[in-house]
Amino acid sequence: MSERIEELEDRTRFEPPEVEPQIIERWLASGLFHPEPDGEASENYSIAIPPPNVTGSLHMGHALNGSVQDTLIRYNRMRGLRTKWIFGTDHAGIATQAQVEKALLAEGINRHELGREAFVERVWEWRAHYGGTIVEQFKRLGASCDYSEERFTLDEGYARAVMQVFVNLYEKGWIYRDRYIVNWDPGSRSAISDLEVEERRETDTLYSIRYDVEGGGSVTIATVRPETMLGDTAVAVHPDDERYRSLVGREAILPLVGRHLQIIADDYVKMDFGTGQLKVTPAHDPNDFEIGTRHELDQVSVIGEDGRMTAEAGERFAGLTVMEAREAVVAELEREGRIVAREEYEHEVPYSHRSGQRIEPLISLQWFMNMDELARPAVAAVREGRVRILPESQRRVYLDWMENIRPWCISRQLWWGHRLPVYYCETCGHVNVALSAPDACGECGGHLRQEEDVLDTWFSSALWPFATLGWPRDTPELKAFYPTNVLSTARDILFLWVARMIMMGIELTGEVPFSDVYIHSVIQAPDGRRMSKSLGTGIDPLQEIDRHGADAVRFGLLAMSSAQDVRYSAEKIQQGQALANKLFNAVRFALLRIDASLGSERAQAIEPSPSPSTVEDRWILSRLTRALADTAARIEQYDFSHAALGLYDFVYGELCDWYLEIVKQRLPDLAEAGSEDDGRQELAATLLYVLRETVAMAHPLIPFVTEELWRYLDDTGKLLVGSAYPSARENLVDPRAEAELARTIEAVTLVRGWRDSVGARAGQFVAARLCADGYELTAPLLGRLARLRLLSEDEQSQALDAVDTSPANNGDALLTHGGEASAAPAVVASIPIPGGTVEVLSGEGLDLGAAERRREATKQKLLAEIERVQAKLERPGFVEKAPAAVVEGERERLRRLRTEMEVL
RNA sequence: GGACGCGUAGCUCAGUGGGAGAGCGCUCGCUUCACACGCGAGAGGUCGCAGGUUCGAAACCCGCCGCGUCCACCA
Repeated sequence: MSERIEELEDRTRFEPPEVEPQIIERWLASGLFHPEPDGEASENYSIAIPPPNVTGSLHMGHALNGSVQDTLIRYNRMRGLRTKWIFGTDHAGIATQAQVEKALLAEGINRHELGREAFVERVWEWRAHYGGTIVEQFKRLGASCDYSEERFTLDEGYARAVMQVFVNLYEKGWIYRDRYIVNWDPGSRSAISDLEVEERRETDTLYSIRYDVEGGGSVTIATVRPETMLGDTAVAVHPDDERYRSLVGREAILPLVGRHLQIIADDYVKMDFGTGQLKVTPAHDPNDFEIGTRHELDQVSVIGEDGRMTAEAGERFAGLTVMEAREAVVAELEREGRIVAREEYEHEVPYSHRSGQRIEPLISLQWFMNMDELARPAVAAVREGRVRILPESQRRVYLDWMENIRPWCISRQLWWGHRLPVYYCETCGHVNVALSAPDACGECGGHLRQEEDVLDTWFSSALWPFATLGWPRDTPELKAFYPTNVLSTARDILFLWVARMIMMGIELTGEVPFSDVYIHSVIQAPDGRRMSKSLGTGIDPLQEIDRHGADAVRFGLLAMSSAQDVRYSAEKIQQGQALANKLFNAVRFALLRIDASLGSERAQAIEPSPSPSTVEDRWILSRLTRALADTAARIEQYDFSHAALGLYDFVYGELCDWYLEIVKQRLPDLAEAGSEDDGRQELAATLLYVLRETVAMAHPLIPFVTEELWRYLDDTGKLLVGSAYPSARENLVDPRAEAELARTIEAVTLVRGWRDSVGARAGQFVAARLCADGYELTAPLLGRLARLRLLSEDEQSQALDAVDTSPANNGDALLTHGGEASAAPAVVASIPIPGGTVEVLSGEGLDLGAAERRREATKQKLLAEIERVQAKLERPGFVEKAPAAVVEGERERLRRLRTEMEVL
């Protein structure tokens, strides 16, 4: 026995921790993850990874998306395409800055003491220290990214691309600066975009407050935020509201402040809500801001960027937090008797997705990007199918959002990020926008000061598929790998990222950045809640890899994923682990046997016959061929759960449970029978062929165990990751062999069931006679697998002659007491199988009474079934209207059921 | 308020017009010479409810109930 195969003797289990690190090393050393840029993108295959946060760590979302992408990448690489998985990390402005700030705070330093330059320096150090973590974690998953060209959204080249885009779009007039009401996040002390705001349902108190009207009378307004009244600059009613027509044009007096407020008419006001009178606070409510713009109202900012009341709120309130101010304002209004009512009120409250703090809408000078012109071609691309969004339902979501797109606030009051290439002249105030810092103002030659703000992280992410390949330079990488083939992600960043990549890709490169968008499940905690660190519901994929192996985690995640959100299923991971171990043992078993019998090297040299002499060999080749076709089709259709589960079914349900069980009997015999060399070679050749194809087919899904097995299955020393993906050979499909084995499998199962019910011991061979058609080729298999000692042909024909086949005896119960046929053994039981029966000839040690009870149950089931099929066939219209094939099928079924019934 | 999705075995989920399935769990039996992370056999389901279309509905249509997600400027 060869030494290499001998190693397998003691490895009765697949142990991921022992092999995964070495395999990763071999893959990385092979250079196969890095394709030389060559050819056109249309003939190559590429995916740009959603760049993980540079200081982040691998979570379930990464693990699933990594498994999805790696499956596609490995599949296409094995198909022989030049394949690149573009890899890198995102600087993740707010998230990273917050992390570093927190660490500094622990040292007792805040960033302002440090200053901008030193702070940014610290973030780079932080990145150098923690930036490698997630990269190593992707490797552990087996992700075959091109690590040799890792990109970072703040790298020099990348930054040039970002600046270029800003300047281009500024010159087009789409990027502009404006004082506008924004979502202010007091947590990160920055404006954030609409998409980074999440609404939470909360119950607050809705206060009704009476404002006096100049010259007599009053209005009553309702608010959940009494503190903002300090910034009121008008009261509004609906223009059609008869009740208040006379109020319009008069003035109300703002309590506590004394400011005179115009009473205006505006369509926005709902007549049927509350009193139909609305306080207008342009500086702290997006709707009121719009009203204010329409009516040219003053904007009084009473809440500052620090989340505290400003001086404009008045001496009594300045410096208080918003919540403190609310209490104080209510108390004062109460004292003045102006609170008319308070009631519980449930509504949506905006929170920052980033910091978790309540959003404070306020007016701020920010940079915006008008999206109208960018959106139009991006809508068309999806409408026309140049970008496919899968599943289909997400297409509508995309289109709805894109068709109602609003300007994007792109400036952030942070230090970590791409600083805007905007230079204000300190002399004339002219705004200079340029790729690199000009020496002096273009207008007056005055001294320049660069904008403090940085760009929203997603601005740079939007350029990811092409900026990573060298854009705006015309590089071979860009030519070879852009546009990419598919973008895989979860739903949550469809607008935040995917939509913006499509817009920017079309605008800047003239091409869509990818042709498919695959939106995968969000994995929820087992209890259905969101997986999150703060809830404590997160499950660490690395721990799962440690416990079960990377293959198990990949398989499990793919198997549980679908078009909708799914709960994390530990069982599916377990199933993956079982599969890896099963496959490992199947190969181990076969190789040890083959090697012992004729040496695996020799066996490998044998070309498998496309039409082997045994029916089980023809059967497994046929089933394998179907599995190959199904698996490839499912991967190409992004149907990963069925690809994974289908693989499992083939390996367990066909390869191991049946084929190996059948041929395991043949292997030791062959080892001894030197004269039957042909049969031995043929079996070894088929077995090896099937195992090699199966292992190769499974590689994209479970790369580690398959790569490990390839060492033993392939003598060339070539890595499986760089080998060819097996293709389905149609000439191996053999429907007759499939039918024969299907029948035999059913028969074996039925006999086993019978054996179980009569308490036959596992190893006990029961004497029997096969009285059924369709087992000409498989009778010996049936005997071995069902542990029947079948009479030889001679004995059988003798016995058949001897059996009384008269109708009187046929319909009788199971016990056919011999007597009339003394030459043949008595039949003690009949087991119905497809095409006939197995006649049991010895009841020794069997509890035939138990079998009788079982038979009764089966009979009842059969009767019910027969009745149903009969009713169906007799139903008016069925025979006339149903397709002929269906009718015939039902008739055939009825015949079969009746035959079975007769046997019983 | 709008949109989308889901409700199938104890649990997690497949199944989209013609015999209710898988994994796990449960019961029974097996150290059957690859695997006890194994093997064999079983039990378990008014397919959320109510109508409709159809010869035929878990599947298609309508309504209701329950759950979830996304979008949205009613104080």
